[in-house]
Amino acid sequence: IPKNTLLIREGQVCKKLYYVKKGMGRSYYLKADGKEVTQWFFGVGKFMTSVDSFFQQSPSLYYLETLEDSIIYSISNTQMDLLLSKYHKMEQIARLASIEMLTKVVNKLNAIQFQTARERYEYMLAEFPDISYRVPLGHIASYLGMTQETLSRIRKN
Amino acid sequence: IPKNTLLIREGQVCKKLYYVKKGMGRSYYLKADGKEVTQWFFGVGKFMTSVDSFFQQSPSLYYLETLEDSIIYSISNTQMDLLLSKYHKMEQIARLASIEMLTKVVNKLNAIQFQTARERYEYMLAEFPDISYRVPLGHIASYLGMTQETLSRIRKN
DNA sequence: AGTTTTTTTTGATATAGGTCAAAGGAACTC
DNA sequence: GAGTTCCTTTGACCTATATCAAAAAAAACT
Repeated sequence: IPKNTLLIREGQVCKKLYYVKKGMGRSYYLKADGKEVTQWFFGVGKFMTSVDSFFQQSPSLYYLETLEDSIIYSISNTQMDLLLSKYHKMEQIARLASIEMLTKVVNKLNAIQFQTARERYEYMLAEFPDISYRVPLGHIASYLGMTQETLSRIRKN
Repeated sequence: IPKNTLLIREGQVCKKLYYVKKGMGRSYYLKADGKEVTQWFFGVGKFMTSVDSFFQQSPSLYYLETLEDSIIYSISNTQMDLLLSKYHKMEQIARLASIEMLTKVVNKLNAIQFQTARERYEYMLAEFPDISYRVPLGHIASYLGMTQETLSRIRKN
């Protein structure tokens, strides 16, 4: 899938769980004023989907796109339900993957909630060292809850 | 379990998953300057644990405490592993519960990341209507990533 | 290689919310 | 029911980061 391809738009029901074999993706949403807010980055070896939409089959709040030319595997929610109900072991893997994701989101929440802009950037470098220099600065800034001007000033030092 | 009882301290490995039958709990951590930051509230019918610690059996970053006299059920991680490996259906329930929690944390993250203090308080009222008036204001303020003075001023209006 | 588009940097100014300090209230304790 | 202790409110002032605007740099096309 080429760079900058939308996999899901806001409002669509996300039918697939994606796996990033190569490349990179991100999820984002639009604020009321139209600005994009990056919600998450998905690097090599990660599962990527619109969590709210895929698991509840409800309209997605997020967009999902590739940020680089990528190789993406996918499975539909019905295929996955079949797989998980057929194999207990797969159900377990899915549970563990969910918990791993949960742990990461909790970590990010803590970083965002009570740290300065500079500390949040350091968290980013630690959590996504590979991503930090591959995507536009504005995407990272919104992911970290700051403006790109602020991030640019932080990077200068 | 009486009010204000610590179930887990920072540094301990959390051996149990708790279920709140009655009452309420919260998880929190201490910032470098010693201030408490509420990480999550657990109301009636919710599972409560130190996510990072319980699922990875690593030292907990968080404290877990009751905020009211409560009835709490618990299961040890070894018992739970047995249960989940014995019954596929239980494994599935655990997966779905994890995803539900993941969805909620993602929602909170979005609320915290790009909303004003007032909007965050409104999110709190929507997500935890029952809790908002039962716990000290300082706990809610830190949960929402603001000071208690700010929350007090917001509430006045 | 030159033109357009996108991204990043820089500067000036504004503001939401933090910090500090102190005064009121509520809620336990003996 | 007076004395602690804890919790909430209020006021004055300050700072980190946002906003706005424009220049500079880099990347993407033709």
